Amino acid sequence: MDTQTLREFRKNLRQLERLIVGQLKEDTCCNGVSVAQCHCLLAVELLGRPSQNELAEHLGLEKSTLSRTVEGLVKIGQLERQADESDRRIIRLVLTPQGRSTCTTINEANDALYGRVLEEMSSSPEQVVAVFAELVRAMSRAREASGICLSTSCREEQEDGM
Amino acid sequence: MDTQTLREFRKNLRQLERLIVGQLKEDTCCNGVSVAQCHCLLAVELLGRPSQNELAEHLGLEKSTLSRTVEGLVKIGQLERQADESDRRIIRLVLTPQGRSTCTTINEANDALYGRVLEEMSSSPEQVVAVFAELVRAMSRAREASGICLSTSCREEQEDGM
DNA sequence: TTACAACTGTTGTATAACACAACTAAAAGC
DNA sequence: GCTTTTAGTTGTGTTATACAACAGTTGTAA
Repeated sequence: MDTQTLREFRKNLRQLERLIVGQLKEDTCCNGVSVAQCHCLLAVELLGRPSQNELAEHLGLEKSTLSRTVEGLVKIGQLERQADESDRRIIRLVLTPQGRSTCTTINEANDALYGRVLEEMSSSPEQVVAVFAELVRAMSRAREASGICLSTSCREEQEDGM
Repeated sequence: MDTQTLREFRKNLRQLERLIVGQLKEDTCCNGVSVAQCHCLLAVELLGRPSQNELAEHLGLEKSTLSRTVEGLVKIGQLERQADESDRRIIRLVLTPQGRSTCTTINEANDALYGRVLEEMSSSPEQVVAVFAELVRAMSRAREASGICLSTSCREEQEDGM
């Protein structure tokens, strides 16, 4: 396919990356919760009482990283650690009432925001969502297949062989 | 529009964010250059002899942050600082031959990668690219308009008023 | 022309998000 | 029962980032 088109695509992808990385630094996000913490809360909501391991897997994080993120959320009362009934190694995570309320706030604000964003696009929202979903899936697959950095290049090459 | 669809969209967006944040940590990317450094090099290539300020603006970074990123790239011989002819405050950035070659490597690897990704999607590549471009633009606008975290919620609310 | 404001870039300092490695406790395998 | 695997924690280090204070340069206005 056309190189020009590809370059345009990659430029937009980089712009999105910059947007995303940038927002990581605006430390508090909503209700005094950072972006990483938001991801964590929403994932718990989605998975429903996951173990820390499951959650780390789902978020693509090291268990040690997640352990500390969870620690932070427990400290501010958004998350509760519960012992698993049948395996005492496992810690299960549940949202506290406050955590549930934070999720609701996040979801409502974002549904509204992205509702607006999608409405004002020229293609139909359903189509945009479908295309985006397929794109993300394709990129995830590509990443797993090759350990590639998505926007820049990043095959881990020539380090050992030659 | 349908909440279910919105939630699906947001879920995919978060997944993409995790992908992007994750790859930030795989420190060396291509030719011993990190993702942030790659963005910097490609932006210099794109802008053509930008000042540091212009580049920082383009990447959405603090001038201090960029100053250090540039410093790193100069040290490893990818970038050269040049004095501006008419204003001695300004430093202009150019790719060294090595930097140009790094950009070429990056571009070739990525064109190939995203060529593959886009080809294997069910919609036509041109359409995917067009939809994605519009989406990124819409999200950038939304971000500028409201200082919102894109995936999570993040209106900076209730801090002062009430 | 001299004084001051505005601008460009650097340096000091702090932080968040992460990874890796070493550890502890519990469970599973044999 | 001993060994291996698994789940989570803690110590340590790095990167990308911001903000604040600073230094030199330029432009402006008295």
